[in-house]
Amino acid sequence: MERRTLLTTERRAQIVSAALDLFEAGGPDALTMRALADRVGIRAASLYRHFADKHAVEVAMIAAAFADQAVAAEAAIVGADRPLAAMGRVYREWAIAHPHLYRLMTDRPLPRADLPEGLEARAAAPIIGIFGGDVDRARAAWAFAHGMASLELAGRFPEAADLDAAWAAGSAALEPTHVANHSTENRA
Amino acid sequence: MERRTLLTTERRAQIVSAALDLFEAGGPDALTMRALADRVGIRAASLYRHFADKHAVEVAMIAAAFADQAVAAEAAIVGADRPLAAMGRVYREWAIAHPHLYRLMTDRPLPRADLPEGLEARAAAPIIGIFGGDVDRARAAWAFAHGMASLELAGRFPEAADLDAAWAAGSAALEPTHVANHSTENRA
DNA sequence: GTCTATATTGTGATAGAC
DNA sequence: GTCTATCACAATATAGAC
Repeated sequence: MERRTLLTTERRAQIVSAALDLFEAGGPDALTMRALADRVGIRAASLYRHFADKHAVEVAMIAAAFADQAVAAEAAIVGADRPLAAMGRVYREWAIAHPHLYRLMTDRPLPRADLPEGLEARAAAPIIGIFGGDVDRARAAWAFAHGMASLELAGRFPEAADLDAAWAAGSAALEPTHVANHSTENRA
Repeated sequence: MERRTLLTTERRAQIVSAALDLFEAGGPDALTMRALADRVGIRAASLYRHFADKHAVEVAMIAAAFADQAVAAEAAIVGADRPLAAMGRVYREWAIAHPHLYRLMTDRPLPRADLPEGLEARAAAPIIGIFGGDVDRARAAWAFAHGMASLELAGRFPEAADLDAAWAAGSAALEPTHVANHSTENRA
């Protein structure tokens, strides 16, 4: 809490913020140590006084992204009629708003040891809550949402695909406390 | 069909085969034009007589991978009691057996213009068939399978996660002609 | 169709002065 | 904590001889 630490902390936050901007705007290739330093207004070598290496910057970005995503998820479920569908909408919107960050968070193992304690659990809590603690069903629902989001971000669906309809079909089938008989409930 | 064309075709096949080996063994970083040439026994520059650039090699790899995957999928569904669960098992197995190729196929837009006519449709046919032509439900099921497979390949699930159970839960909920009432059918 | 030689470009990271 | 200078490395791709 002495003065030097405070200043260092502010610089770190400034660097992480600049890194997020660069990464969101231009993807992984746009986040180079030189470009990052430029945006902060210092030289690349100086970044290494604040972060051990590039990976440490990415870890800080991931932590910030999780916190942001958790806030969105928590807001989504309160009072929703079909909580899974509501979560799905928010999950998809977040992914589309942060395509590169979303990939960074899902595309490799989480650096759990370097992330704030409890962060992953907080982000997972809303979906697990929807399924009353049944983690297997929660995981299946997460996989569905991740599959939809990541294939959309990758531009992997055919252009003609009706993604709203696919989200609706999957959400209806997976929704808890909801008897999914699709012969009668097709696209209600 | 003259002699020169035949020889060229054989060399191309040999290069693609070597590229698949390198890629599967070591991932994207292992597939460099130098390493590829080494494995074929020629110089890197000579590869450019057979392929316009590295991307063209990747397209050929993707085409081969789709054909292989389609064969596996077609075999999976014949006479299966729960066709979606059967498809899921084969899908997961294929992905685990070809982790880097699987990513290459799902991770970016398909180079549809450069792929053999009808290849994508053939690979998609089994899952669409399971849903009697309902492409929205088929897409939801694909997204679930892709989500499970890609998160597993990425090492993204917690170590304690029971992936068999998550696959079973998702498959049961999404399975067609199957009234998925999970209060009575939890993990049958 | 293969070769040698090389252009071109970019990266993350470190040493050591101030 | 920031700077200048630089290391060490690796990649795709092309020119032109044979």
